[in-house]
Amino acid sequence: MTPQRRAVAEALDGDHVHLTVEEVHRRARATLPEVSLATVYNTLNEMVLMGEIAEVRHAPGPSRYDPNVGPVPHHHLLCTACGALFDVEPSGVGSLALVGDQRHGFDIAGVQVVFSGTCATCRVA
Amino acid sequence: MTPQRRAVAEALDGDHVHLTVEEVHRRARATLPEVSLATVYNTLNEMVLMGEIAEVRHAPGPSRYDPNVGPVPHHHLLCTACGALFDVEPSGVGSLALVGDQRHGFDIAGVQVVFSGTCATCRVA
DNA sequence: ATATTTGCAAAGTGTTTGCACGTAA
DNA sequence: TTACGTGCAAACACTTTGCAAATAT
Repeated sequence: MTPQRRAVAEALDGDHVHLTVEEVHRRARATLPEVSLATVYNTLNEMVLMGEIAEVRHAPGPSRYDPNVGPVPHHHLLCTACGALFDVEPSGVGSLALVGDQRHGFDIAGVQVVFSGTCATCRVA
Repeated sequence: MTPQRRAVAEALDGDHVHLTVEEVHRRARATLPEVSLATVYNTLNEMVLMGEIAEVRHAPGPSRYDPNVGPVPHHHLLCTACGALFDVEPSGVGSLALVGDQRHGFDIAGVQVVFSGTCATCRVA
């Protein structure tokens, strides 16, 4: 555990956070000014592999990183106008089991639901 | 309507197809050898804006294009090992309405479910 | 004739990597 | 000391764009 990794981990603190690499970099530099962008990329990739965070790629543009990876997976609500991303509690979504030939022979590990639409701010504008 | 656009549209023919730009380009060239990659990108972007096809970005790597955009939206099943993408009929998935504060003030236009796991081929390997 | 589309190449964005240096164990 | 992490810059992958020539209407 190096100071750089600690700074990256701290930058991802909080719930309902979906930061881009650049945003993580900026926050990490607030703690440790000389963290490089490459180290942020490397560290985020390792954290994804370790299952500590999730990489989110619903829209064009850079990946976002979501530290909310508890045993109860949540879903997302994406504004297609401004790219804003909100969390949706799984309780709001019905059962999602996949049965029979719909499984296509897969060993299913997870499911992600993405609602899309226009957020209140963009609807007014 | 130009020959180039016709070649791109033909390349996207078929159900359960999720082609990358390169794949569309290759297929389009089988019909019209001098279609440029830039024209394929331009045409695909226009078709997405017109709602004729959907852009699919579930995994790292290039976008995929899905011509199956009828009134009944379908969902996807992604192999995280090899990237293979299958269609899932919406009948296999329960109700997905989002109510109350879960809506975060959105005007919801659509919902996409992505199941992920390991396909039969990758599980054996 | 006019506006649009094409193709090329260059530029733009997002991400990874090679390598010399530095640091943790 | 020995392997691993860091930072830089260069390379890479994917996509968009400026512009002149060609084409559709």
